[in-house]
Amino acid sequence: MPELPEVETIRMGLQKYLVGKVISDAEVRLERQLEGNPNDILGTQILSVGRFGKALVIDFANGFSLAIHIKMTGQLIYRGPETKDIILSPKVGGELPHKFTHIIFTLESLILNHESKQSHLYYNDIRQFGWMKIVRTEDINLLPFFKGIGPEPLKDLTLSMFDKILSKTKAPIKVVLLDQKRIAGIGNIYANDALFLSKINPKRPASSLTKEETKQLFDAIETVLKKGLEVGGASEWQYVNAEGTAGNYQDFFQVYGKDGKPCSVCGTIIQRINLGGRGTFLCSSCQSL
DNA sequence: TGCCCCCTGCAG
DNA sequence: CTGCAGGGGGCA
Repeated sequence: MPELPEVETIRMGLQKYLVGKVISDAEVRLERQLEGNPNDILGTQILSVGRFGKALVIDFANGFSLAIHIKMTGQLIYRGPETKDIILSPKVGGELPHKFTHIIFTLESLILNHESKQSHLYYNDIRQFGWMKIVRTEDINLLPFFKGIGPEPLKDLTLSMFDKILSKTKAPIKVVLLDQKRIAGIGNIYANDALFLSKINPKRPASSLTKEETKQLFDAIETVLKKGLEVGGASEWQYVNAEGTAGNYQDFFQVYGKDGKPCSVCGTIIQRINLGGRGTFLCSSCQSL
């Protein structure tokens, strides 16, 4: 599942390839996935690619923005003169476009007195949960996702803010970590592994964590997110970066998806339970209540 | 605060 | 062949 490290990896790729280019055409094959008028972002230069939690925002010179959330199975893959040698693995979809390609942007370079160099940005999404919305840049914060989005780790979330957030609720700590309105960017993979690293049971009421545990969890969150970024994200599912290449964080999973396997620390069999409707993995020995 | 729903692949 | 997983918005 794309979380902060995965979406940030995509953002860096898009920033590299898209800034300065102009979208000349938008082919929307699945109307449901794009809200707003594509004409609003055609023929205007791309200024920047930003990220807020797990969402991306592309700003255009004419004052419009394209907000994108790829949810679980979305992919944003750039194909152009700079990337022509990179071949997509069949595991992640193979030749583009294909039946799960729902939106295709055609881009032009703005290099004067050169032949126009065309490139494409493909949006693939097997489960179609993702979305794109075109709005005026000043209205981004009015979109439901951005309205009331919480602070994010590695950016503006401080230990004292984290402590305050946890103290306010008795909800299970893992449910709190996954709530984007409280803290932005953490998803199921990194939440499970951060709780394991800090030896905290996912069911613990958030407000019951001691100062020491809160600090350990805060540090563990930074550790797993940084590691995720370092190795290009986790490609357990459909995730690939903007070039269509998989990440390697799945090789570092501690408990996520490891149910039935021994804990790397103590050998106890990792359990899978359900918390807040989400699969939750833990070592009942290392993370006792 | 909690449940349902969007959709598809895949586990059972 | 059935039923479930899963991010997060919307509604009860």
